[in-house]
Amino acid sequence: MPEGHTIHRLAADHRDRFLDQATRVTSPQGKFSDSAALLDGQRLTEAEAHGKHLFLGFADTGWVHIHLGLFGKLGFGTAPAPPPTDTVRLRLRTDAAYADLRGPTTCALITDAEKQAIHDRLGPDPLRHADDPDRAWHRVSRSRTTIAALLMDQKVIAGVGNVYRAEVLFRHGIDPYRTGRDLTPAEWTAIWTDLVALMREGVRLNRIDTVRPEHTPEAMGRPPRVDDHGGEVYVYRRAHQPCHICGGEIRTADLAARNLFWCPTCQRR
DNA sequence: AGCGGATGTACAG
DNA sequence: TGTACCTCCGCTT
Repeated sequence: MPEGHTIHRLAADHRDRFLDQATRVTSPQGKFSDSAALLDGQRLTEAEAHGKHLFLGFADTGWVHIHLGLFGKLGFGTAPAPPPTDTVRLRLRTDAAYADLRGPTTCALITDAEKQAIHDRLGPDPLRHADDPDRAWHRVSRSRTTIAALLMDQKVIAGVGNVYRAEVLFRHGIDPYRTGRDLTPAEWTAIWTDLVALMREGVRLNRIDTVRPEHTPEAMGRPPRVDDHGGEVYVYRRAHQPCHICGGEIRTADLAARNLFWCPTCQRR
């Protein structure tokens, strides 16, 4: 499920339901039981995201640090909460609502200092208003690594995943195999600015849509098509299908154990 | 029933 | 660079 937009949306969803509430905290599946016992009945005072990391602040006790990884999910519901299934790592619950966490890579109770250390090793996040794209450019512009790999490196830029990576490179006509130091400052600025807009829209709609109005199925008279993730895209998971713009075949390749998608005609070296 | 994948990361060597 | 981990879903038998 999760690229950065999902996690920022989840932070807001937690604030909506649990902020300033005394919250019941349990770990039906057991792996978080000790920490859940410490947190049970405490007040949620903050919910914050940086990239794909979610932090739930319980004023007196610490932060719950959650990373969904590839499979993790957070699901919300209204009270009464049903009996939890045995994969629920963490359940938050008030009289009105509940949230169930399953399959996360990380769910741990951490201190302020440990939280700060996580921020320190993450790059700027297009969804954090104060974050500075120049910090990312500093690394990108001196790197011989491909821009496709750099966009996925959370130390360089936080929150971009496989969908936004493929789509933002397509939208700017940038070949994924160009190196960081081969990009121009203008290209980087365009990528960052676009990610800010795309990811904000992602938070709002809770899905990734990247197709410009003039290229929508309605505008181009082609059959509607959304990806499994729910959004409309140019190249992601469209291997061997025709490019929406040039009609050429979308290519795919393995890059650092992830599937890369691009249009070799629209995205130039 | 059993498989292969999937919007991710960390660690070993 | 490869592998392990976490869960769910859709496809194949």
